[in-house]
Amino acid sequence: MSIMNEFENQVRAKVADALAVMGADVQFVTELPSVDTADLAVPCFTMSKALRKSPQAIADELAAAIEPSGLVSSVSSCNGYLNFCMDGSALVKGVLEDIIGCGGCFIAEKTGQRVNVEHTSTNPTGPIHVGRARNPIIGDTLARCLKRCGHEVTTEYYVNDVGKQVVILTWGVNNVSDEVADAEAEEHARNAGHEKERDKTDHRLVAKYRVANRMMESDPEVQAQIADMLRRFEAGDREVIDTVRHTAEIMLGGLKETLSNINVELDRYTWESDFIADGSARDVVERLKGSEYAGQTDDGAWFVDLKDFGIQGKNTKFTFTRSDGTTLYTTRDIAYHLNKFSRSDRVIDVLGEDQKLGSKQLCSVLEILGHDKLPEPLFYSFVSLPEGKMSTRKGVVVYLDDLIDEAVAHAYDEIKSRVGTRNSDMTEERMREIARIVGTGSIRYNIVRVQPEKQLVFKWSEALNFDGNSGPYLQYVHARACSMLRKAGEFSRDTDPSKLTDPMEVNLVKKLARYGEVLREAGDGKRVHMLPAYGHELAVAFNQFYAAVSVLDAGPRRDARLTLVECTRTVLADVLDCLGMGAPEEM
RNA sequence: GGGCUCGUGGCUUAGCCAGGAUAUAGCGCUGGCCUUCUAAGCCAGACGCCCCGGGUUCGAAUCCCGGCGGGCCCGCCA
Repeated sequence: MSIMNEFENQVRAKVADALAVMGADVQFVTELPSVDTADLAVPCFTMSKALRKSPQAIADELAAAIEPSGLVSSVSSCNGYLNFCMDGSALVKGVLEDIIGCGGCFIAEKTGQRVNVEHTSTNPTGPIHVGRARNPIIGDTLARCLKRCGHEVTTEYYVNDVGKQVVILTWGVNNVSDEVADAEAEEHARNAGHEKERDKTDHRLVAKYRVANRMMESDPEVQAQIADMLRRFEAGDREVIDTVRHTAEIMLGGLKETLSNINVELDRYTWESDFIADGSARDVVERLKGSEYAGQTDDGAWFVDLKDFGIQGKNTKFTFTRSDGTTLYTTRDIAYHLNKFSRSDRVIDVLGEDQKLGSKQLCSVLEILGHDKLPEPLFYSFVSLPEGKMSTRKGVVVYLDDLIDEAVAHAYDEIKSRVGTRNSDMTEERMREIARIVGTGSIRYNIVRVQPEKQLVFKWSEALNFDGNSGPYLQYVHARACSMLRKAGEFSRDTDPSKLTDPMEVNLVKKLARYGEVLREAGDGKRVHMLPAYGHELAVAFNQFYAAVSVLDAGPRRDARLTLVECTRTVLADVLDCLGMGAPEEM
């Protein structure tokens, strides 16, 4: 919001002038005060030494020397801080007109920067479970924030259709009978406490994958067949490669369905096998062989030594070919990153914390290849269960599909329990529709709310909490505002600040004023968890306003208050959209 | 063993990167508020050696060093 920048500029100019008059050549910073008696503060502690005066004395002197004018309505000093208040009228009018002016579109001026956000990229060997659910949610939210920062954003999923795991899956899909798979699925469902396994592509396929894994362990013949497939795959056998890719595509179809249910759609899918097929992984090998850091083991495997790149211990040797000369996952990943950089200015990888070393090694290799631009990794810790780490194999797992179902069912119960009391008579279809919006929204909010690097233990009671700092709390405020605007009918917008003087109104406007800054921090700063925190603050401010003043029967203030409600709704709708959550008009 | 990371009321969490004013919020707990715009709400209250020990600084939850505890990583796997 430009009005806030203007205010800050005026404060800086006033402080700089006053310091010049005092003959003091010192630097100063402005900060948002932690007290609510000021809108902007200049701490005077750092100037203390140079000016040989106490911080409080400096603040006093500056406060006396500065005359309020323009957007600055008052200057004071307290505890070594120079405090500035912003003219409430200008603030209210400026913020509301900014919001009305942008028409609900908060996209900043185009930067022309192409930003690639790779996220999710889970191996297409089984359904997405909650342990990895942070990835699509963080990635998608980040992409939405970056778009609002004015960048050209592409989201991308790297599909690992190469290697032993997908080959085993493929063998299973082609050799395990439906009957055997059904029995396996049934038992698995029973162990997980469900009546039956859901009829969804990825869940059906993973049953065959589990059976194939077991058969491979116990049956040497199966093991030999899979080893043979893998050999043919490595040798570039078109038929095997195509079959594996086809299987991965089918599995991916199921994963896309899950992602779509939490409102995640990716712009692009890039297949790992393409980097073998187009020779670019091979090019990487040839270029690295020529590097001064390259070497070969006795068996003939190639590596680069990264000990000069801040990588310590026994991890310094980064292998990029097997002894038979074939490429490794990491080799292909290098080719993939070169590919991404050829079509983007900035590359962001949303990765699990287990990728930290790999990501660092990747960056070092890109440096060796003469690349100055490096990918920006965004790491998150895995979600675990109270009983420990999630493991599909051990059945210690909560699938994202199950969480979605539970959340939607819980939301439906909540809605149904209100029919006839809080909300008007909703049709069954409408209740289902809103339950989906609220349930899936609560999942996204709940996951993106905490810092990615913090480890998270999944608890149903928290995942299904719809009160307080939750997604539904924000959506509820949106629905409330919509309901008021609906009841108000036609009204003419009024941004006259003399009609919006209640402390709750001014407080709400101040929250609205911060949205632009929050988007920059969440997007360019890659700190997506700022967004739900801001949304919650905004929603609280609205609820307090709602409880303190009446809107629809506010007489001469009615239109101004309705305008404030409308502006809050507009910003909140955008916050919700940025979080990938729906903004229900009733609930 | 080495590297990386997290540690804030009973539980969850913001603030830490860019050190400063009474440490943010939610759940839970205690009490109050629906004849009025959606009570998924609002108000009030109780609950904190900011893991421990040093250091830097006028000032440390925040920076540095050393512990302790949890997580992750250390494949010619992907």
